[in-house]
Amino acid sequence: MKQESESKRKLLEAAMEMIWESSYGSVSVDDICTKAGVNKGSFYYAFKSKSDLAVAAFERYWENKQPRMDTIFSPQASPLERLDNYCQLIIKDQKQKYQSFGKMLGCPFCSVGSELSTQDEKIRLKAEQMSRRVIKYHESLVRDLAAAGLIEVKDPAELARELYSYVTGVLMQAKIENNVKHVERLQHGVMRLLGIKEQLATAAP
Amino acid sequence: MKQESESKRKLLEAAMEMIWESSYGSVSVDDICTKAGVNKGSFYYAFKSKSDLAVAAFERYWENKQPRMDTIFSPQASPLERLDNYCQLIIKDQKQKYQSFGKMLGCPFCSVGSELSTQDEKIRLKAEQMSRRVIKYHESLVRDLAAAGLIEVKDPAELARELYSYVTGVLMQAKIENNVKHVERLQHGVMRLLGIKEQLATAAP
DNA sequence: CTTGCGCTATACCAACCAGTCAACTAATGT
DNA sequence: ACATTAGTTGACTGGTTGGTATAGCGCAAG
Repeated sequence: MKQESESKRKLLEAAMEMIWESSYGSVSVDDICTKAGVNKGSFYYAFKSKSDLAVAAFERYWENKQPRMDTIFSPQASPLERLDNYCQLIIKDQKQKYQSFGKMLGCPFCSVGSELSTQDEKIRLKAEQMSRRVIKYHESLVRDLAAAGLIEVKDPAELARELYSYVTGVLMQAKIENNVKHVERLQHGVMRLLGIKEQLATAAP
Repeated sequence: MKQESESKRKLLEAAMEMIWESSYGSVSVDDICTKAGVNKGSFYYAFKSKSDLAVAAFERYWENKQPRMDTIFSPQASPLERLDNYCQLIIKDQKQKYQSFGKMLGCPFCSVGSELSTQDEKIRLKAEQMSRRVIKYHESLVRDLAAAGLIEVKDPAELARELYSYVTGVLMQAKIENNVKHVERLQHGVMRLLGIKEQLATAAP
């Protein structure tokens, strides 16, 4: 169980941040190395290619994010609470990025996936995997909402995917219009899509 | 009223196609020139910069697309017909691109907007303008659906935007998962988001 | 001491990048 | 016949790209 080298860690972190803030295409390997304070030789010792690094950075980001997602989607909370906390998490994260970078960054997986899906199959697959992971949370949430009689649904998997499409669509529009307000209204549309009356939601235990 | 030069036209067409198929970052000015059969000098005679060309190509694309949109969203058709035709148009266009390019391309404005919104303000603004244009159609549709008593809505502008977020989100996911099926199911989610019972929809005149 | 190994440092590459330029052609106006 | 203008050409620039080659470092085991 060898532990990961310091440079690898710094490269992953720098790459994630820079690619998220700009785009894959506009960030060079040299940029990443400089930011990480690592030499190019070390870069290509740690990663086969730029696109390999991107994939690894995505995986790393997910590893850090998963615990928070597990907490939010824990069956310990009522489905409405989960839904609310989920929306709040997205809003909080986006606002925080907006403050640090002075602009809306949206969802990193979607931005890069959207940029490179037709260009780089490994990156496309990684972005697809990320979608699937998040959709799993949505799916169990949708089932629990249905079980609680809060929504009507024939195909929970499809509704989960629809929910995901909506959420990522909102994030993308917020990025394109560079406006936090659009994420702030996230919950309204989520409720409408699921078919939950707002009153019920706010009156949740 | 001087007519536009042939090279300019060819450049706009080539640029739109290549950037849509790949991405802004992965298509070079030389690539576009080669494809358009135009020399580099002529490129920079016609356009100030690569990013200027992209903006112009978007505008050109819209000019070609608008008449079809006007037809589909014409008040001559019932709101449900409009909605249905709109979904069908998206599905048809995406399938056609899928056939020609062998992969899902999604929405060009969103892909490029998502790629470059944090990098190039002119492109961001153009992508934003495109969103607004489409949302206008959604807005009048939503109002007419409400007027016909088919949906309940407090803020039509917001619902129109939610609809747009959903549609673009679906297109993005279809691109990332490289799967036409996800666009084919577009209408189902649209109906759910609007709150229209499917039976009513299929039974529309 | 020395061998071996994980990692780093630096120099280097050919290809490519966006953008420039002065010379050129062709058509039009006088 | 000449001047003006609009558009074209392709070589050129200076910098950047992703990726490589290789020598060297520090350190731990033999």
